[in-house]
Amino acid sequence: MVDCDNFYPNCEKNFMPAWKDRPVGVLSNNDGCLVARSNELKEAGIPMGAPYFKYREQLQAMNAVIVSSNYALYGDMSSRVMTTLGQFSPDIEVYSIDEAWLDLSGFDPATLDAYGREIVTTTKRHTGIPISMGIAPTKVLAKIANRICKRRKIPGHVFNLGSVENLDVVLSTIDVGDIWGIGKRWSKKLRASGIYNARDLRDADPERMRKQFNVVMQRITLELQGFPCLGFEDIQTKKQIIASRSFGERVKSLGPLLEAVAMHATRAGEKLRAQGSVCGAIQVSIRTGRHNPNEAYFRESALAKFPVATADTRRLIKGACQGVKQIYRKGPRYAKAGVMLLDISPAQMVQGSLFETGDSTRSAALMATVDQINQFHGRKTLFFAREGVKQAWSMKRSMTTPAYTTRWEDIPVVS
DNA sequence: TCTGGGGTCCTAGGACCC
DNA sequence: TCTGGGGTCCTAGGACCC
Repeated sequence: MVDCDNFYPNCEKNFMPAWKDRPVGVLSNNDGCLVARSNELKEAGIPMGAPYFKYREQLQAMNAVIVSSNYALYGDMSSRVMTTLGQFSPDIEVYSIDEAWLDLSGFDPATLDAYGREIVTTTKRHTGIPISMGIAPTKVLAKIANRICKRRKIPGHVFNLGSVENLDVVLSTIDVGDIWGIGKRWSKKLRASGIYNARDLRDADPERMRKQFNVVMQRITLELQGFPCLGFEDIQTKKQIIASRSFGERVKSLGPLLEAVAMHATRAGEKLRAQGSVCGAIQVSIRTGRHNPNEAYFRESALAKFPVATADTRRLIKGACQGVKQIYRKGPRYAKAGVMLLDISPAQMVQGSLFETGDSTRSAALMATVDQINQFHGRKTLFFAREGVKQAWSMKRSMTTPAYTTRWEDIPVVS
């Protein structure tokens, strides 16, 4: 299990040497929460997901650099890291923007630690991004190894659970809630039945865990015992595609909601076609803010089904707008809108209908053309009028950094 | 006043089929 | 008076992950 250290802050520090020794925090979309923190911020006790406005003064006092999120940069740096990692293993599963599984089975166990350290130094040299590695016979154990690697700040950034002498002691330092796959609810229930750490769970009876919880818990237990239950996965096609955003400011009227869901439907459609799929339905949702106790929470969603599965943005927009008109109520101050594409299947295998026509070849050609133009000349070179032109409701991002690696004008100059 | 945006898997229960 | 046995599909909700 390979995991980038403080990935977003390190992407930013990479291109801004002056920030090297300063605390760096990255905000969520709309500059709402802190979603990534450098070590200094973690050590200062700033929690993950902290609302920015509540911590602004403390952060200022620390002389912290706070930036809006720059996903163009993080996505590009991520693919550089993944490409480097891929050169070291016959099989790699990219698990998230900053994590990957490498298959090291068949390698000589005696050489694994050194090999791991080579992977770490090469990745750092090629990308500037520091990584940590946990090695073990199963995914759940490798996650634990990775955690220990970071917690103990192991020199070389590699921790191999296979070369540990006293595994029982190591496992008993891992709180049950820190095991991959066990969240708040389950850890509470586990503790109530006397299971407090990874060692306790490893020694539990898998059958009993299945009865008491479910098959997922049984698999975690077996993985802790060293029996692999989770294989390498190859997820290129999503089963659902979501596009949603909070508004820069609250929205009350129907017009902006229609523009917003049209834009989200357009983005979702791009993602859908990029993976060669069509969808059978689109769900739209709108909601108010969740945190104001003096304001009633309102949320509603609507589902539009397509008689024949589609990947045509015009149909997606139509479905989304119909849905919004159905559920819109006057009064609430809306904070967020979004769409979800469902019932996704391959574009080559569309079930026709006796009474309705599906996407024509002209439709497919049109969408492909729009996608190509936007890819080549930049996003929104062509857009749908329904998305609106001014988009006064769009999200706030007041502290953006340059797209250092993906926009010609932003490429840093070295002098 | 201001609090993100994506995803997955599993289970239970209802409705239906022969 | 007595009333079988074997399935599928769909949806909502819960739990988890980054």
